[in-house]
Amino acid sequence: MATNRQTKDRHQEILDAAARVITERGLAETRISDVAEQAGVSPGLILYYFESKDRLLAEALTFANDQFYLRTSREIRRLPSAVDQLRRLIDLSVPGYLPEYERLDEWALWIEVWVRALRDKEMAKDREVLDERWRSQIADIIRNGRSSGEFGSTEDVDELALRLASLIDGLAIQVVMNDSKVTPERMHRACMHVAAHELGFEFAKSDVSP
Amino acid sequence: MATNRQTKDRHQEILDAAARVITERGLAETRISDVAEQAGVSPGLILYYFESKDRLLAEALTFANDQFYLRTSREIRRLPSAVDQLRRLIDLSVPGYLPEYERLDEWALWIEVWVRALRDKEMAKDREVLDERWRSQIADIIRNGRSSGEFGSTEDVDELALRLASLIDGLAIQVVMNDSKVTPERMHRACMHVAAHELGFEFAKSDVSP
Amino acid sequence: MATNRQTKDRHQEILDAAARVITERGLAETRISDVAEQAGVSPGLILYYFESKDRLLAEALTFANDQFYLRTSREIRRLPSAVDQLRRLIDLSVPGYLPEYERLDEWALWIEVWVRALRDKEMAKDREVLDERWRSQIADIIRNGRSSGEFGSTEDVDELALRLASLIDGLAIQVVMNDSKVTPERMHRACMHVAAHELGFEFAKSDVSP
Amino acid sequence: MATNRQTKDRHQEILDAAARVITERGLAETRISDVAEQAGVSPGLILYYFESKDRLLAEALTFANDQFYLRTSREIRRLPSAVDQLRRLIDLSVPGYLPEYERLDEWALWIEVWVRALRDKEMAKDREVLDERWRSQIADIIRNGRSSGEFGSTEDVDELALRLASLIDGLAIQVVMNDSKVTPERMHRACMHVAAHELGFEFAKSDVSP
DNA sequence: TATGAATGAGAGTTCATTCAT
DNA sequence: GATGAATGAACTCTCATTCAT
Repeated sequence: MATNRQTKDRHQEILDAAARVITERGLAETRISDVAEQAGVSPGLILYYFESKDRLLAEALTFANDQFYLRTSREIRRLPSAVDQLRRLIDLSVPGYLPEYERLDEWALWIEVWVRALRDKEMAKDREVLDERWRSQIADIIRNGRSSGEFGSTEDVDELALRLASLIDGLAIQVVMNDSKVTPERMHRACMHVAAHELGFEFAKSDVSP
Repeated sequence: MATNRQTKDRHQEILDAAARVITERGLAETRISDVAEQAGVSPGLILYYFESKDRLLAEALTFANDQFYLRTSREIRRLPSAVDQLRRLIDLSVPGYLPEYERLDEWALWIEVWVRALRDKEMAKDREVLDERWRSQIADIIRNGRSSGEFGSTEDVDELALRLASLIDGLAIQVVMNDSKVTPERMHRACMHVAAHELGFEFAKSDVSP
Repeated sequence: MATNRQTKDRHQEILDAAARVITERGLAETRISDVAEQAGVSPGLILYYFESKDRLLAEALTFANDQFYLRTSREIRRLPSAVDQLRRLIDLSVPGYLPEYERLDEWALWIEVWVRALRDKEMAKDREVLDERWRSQIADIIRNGRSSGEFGSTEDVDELALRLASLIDGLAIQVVMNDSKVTPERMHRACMHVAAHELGFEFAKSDVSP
Repeated sequence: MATNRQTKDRHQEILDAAARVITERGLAETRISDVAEQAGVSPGLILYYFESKDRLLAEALTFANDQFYLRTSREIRRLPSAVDQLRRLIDLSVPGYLPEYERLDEWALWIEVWVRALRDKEMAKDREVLDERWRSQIADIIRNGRSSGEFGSTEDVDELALRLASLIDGLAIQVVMNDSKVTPERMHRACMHVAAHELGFEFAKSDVSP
C-alpha cells in the first residue's frame, strides 16, 4: 500500500534524524524539537509516529546500531578468506582508522546504548541481542578459518570470540574519547596482535608492526 | 581549622551523595533535589558549594572513580607477589565476582564518565588521566613480576597492559549490563586466561578452569 | 491569513496585559505569571511568543508609549487651530487633569522607561525616538501657529519645543507622584503660562487663572 | 560613645556602598551581597544594621540625594550675588556640564527614587520633602535677587521656582539618557535662556549664546 | 559585632505532550 | 497526515533572611 509505504518512510526518516541528533548532541541533550528540525517536520508529528520521546530514542539507538551491523556484515561476507574477513572486521572496528569509515559516530551511539541499558530493561535486552550477534559473527569467521585451514585449531571458539570482541570494545572506548595515548593505529596493532597470536597465523608484516 | 574542616566535609558529603544518586538514577536523571535529599540538606546548599549542577556531577564522577582507584591500589600494594597482585586486580575488576566488592556501582559510574567525556573536554581529560593511571598500575605489576622472575619476559609491557586493561573494560561492560551469556565467572576466566598466556605462567588450576 | 492574524492578536494581547501589569505592580515586580494571568493564558505561552521576560517587558513599554502617542496625535490633528491644538496637547499631558484621560498610567510607564533606559542601550534608543517624535509634534504645532498668524514669531522653534516638552516632563513627574504642592491644576497653569508668554498670545482668561 | 560612633560609621559606610551599587547596577539589580562586597563586609552584617533589603535601599536613596543637596547648597550659599548663585545652581544641575561635578550618578539615583515613589508611600513622602527643599532653594535665590535689585520684580516667586525646577528635571532626564539631540550644552543654554527672560536680567554674553 | 553556612520560597525557562484545525 | 498553539509539570538557580558560632 502506498500509504503504508510512505508511513514506513517517515518512520525511517525520523529514526535517521533522531540518530543523527543523538550523535551530535548526546542522548541526554536530544529534544523532540531537535529531531523534528533535523527531519524537517513539526514536533507534533514526531509524537504522531512514536508514542513518546523515550520510545523514539530507544528505537533510534537500536535502529542505528542495527544499520551499522548490517552494513559491516554485508561487506565482510563478500570477502573470500577468513583472514581477510577478520582483518576487515578489525579495520572497520577501529574508530578513525579507515578514512572512508570513520565509525566515530557509531561508537558514540553504542556507548549511549550502554548507559541507557543500565536502567532500561528493554534496551538491555536489545543490547544483548546486538552484542551476541556481533560475537557470533566473529565466531563464524573463526570457524570458517579453521575449516579452511587458515587458522590453527583453537580450544574454544566462543571464548576466543568473546575475548576479541571485548578487546575491541575496550580499546574503542579510549580511541573514541580521543585518548592521546591510544591512537587508532595503536588500537589496530593491538587487535591484530591478539588475532594473530590467538589464531596462530601470520598477517602480512606490514599489518603487525607499524 | 574547624571551619575549613567542616567545609571540606560538606564538600565530600555532597560528592558522596551525588555519586550515590548518579549510581541509582543515572546521570541524566539526577536532579539537584535528589542529591540534596540524599545528603540531608536543602537544595540551595548544593549550589552554595558547587557553582552549578553540571560542575557538581562532573566532580562527583571523577571523585567516585578516584576513590575506587585509591581503594584498589591500596589493597594491591599490600600483596607480596606480582602474581597475587595481578590476580587480585582481576578479582576486583570483575563486577559481581567478589561478594564483598560488588563493584557494579563503580562500573556504572565509569560508563557515565564515558558518555559525558564524549562532549565535555574537561571530563575527557579527567578520564584520560584516570585511565592512564590504571594502565600504569597494571604495567607496574607486570614489571615487578618480570624482575622477580614470576613472569616470563614480555616484549612490550605497555602494550600488554593496554590489552589487559581494555579487555577488562570490554568484558565488564557486558557483565555490568547483566548479559546472560557473559557472567562474572566467564569474564574472570577470560581475563585469567589472557594473563596466564601472555605472561607465561601457571595460575593454580582452580583459577583457570571453573 | 487567519493564522497570522491570530498570532498577531496574541502578541498584542500579551503586550497589553504586560503593560497593564507593569502599570499596576511596577516593572521590577512584574512576573511572567502575572502577565499570563492578566492575559488569561498559561505562563508557558508567554515565552512561546517572547524570547524572554526581559524582551517582553521592553516591548511592552515601548508598545504602550507608542499607543499613547498615536492616540494623542490622532486627537490633536483633528483640531482646526494651532492654539486649540496646543491647548489640547497640554490638557492631555497633565496627569489627572481631564477626568476622561487620566494619563497617570502612561506617565508611570514612561518613568519606568527612563530607569530601564539608564542601562539598556536598546531601550535608550527607543526612548530617544519616542521623545524626539513628541518634541516634533510640539514643534509642528508651533510652526503651524506661526504660519497662520496665531503665534508671534519665535526665535527658534526647536528650542522652544524642547523647553515646553521638558517643562511638561518635569512637572508631570511631581503630579504623578501625588505631590501635595504640585496639583494637576497648578501644572496646567504653569504650562499655559509658559506657552502664552513664549508664543505671545492670549489664552482665554479662564485658562490662565484658576 | 565609641560604640555609637562606630555604629554610625558603619551605617554610613553601608549606605554609601549601597548608593554606589545602585548607581552602578540599578535599584532592581542591586543585591544585598553586592552591597556587602562593596562595603567589604559580610551579607549578614548588612541585615544586622538594616531590617531588610527594602529599608536599606530606601534609606540609601534618600541618603544619597540628601548628600547631594547638602553639597550643592553649601557651595551656593558661599556665593555673593543672586545672579552668581543661580548661574552656579544651573551649572551644577546640568549633568555632565562641569567636568568636576559630573552629576550623572546623582540624576540616575534621582530617577530611581521616582520609580520607587510610584508605589512606596514612604519614599513618595521623602521625595516630596527633598523636592520641596530644592524648589525653596531656588525660590530663596530669586527672592534674594529681587531684594538686591539684581532681578526684576516677578509676579509669583514660587511659581517661577516651580517652572525652573521642573524645566531642569525634564531636561536632565534627556541629558542623562545620553540623548544625542539634547546635549549638556543645549540644556544649559535652555535653562539660562529661561532664567534670563523670566527674571529680566542679562547674563554675560558668553553664557547665553554658545 | 561579625561571619558565613543553611534554608526556603520563588522565579524564569524548558520541553514533552495534547489537541483543535 | 501535519501543524503549531497551548498547557503544565519540572527543574535549575537566585537571593533575602536566619542563626549558630
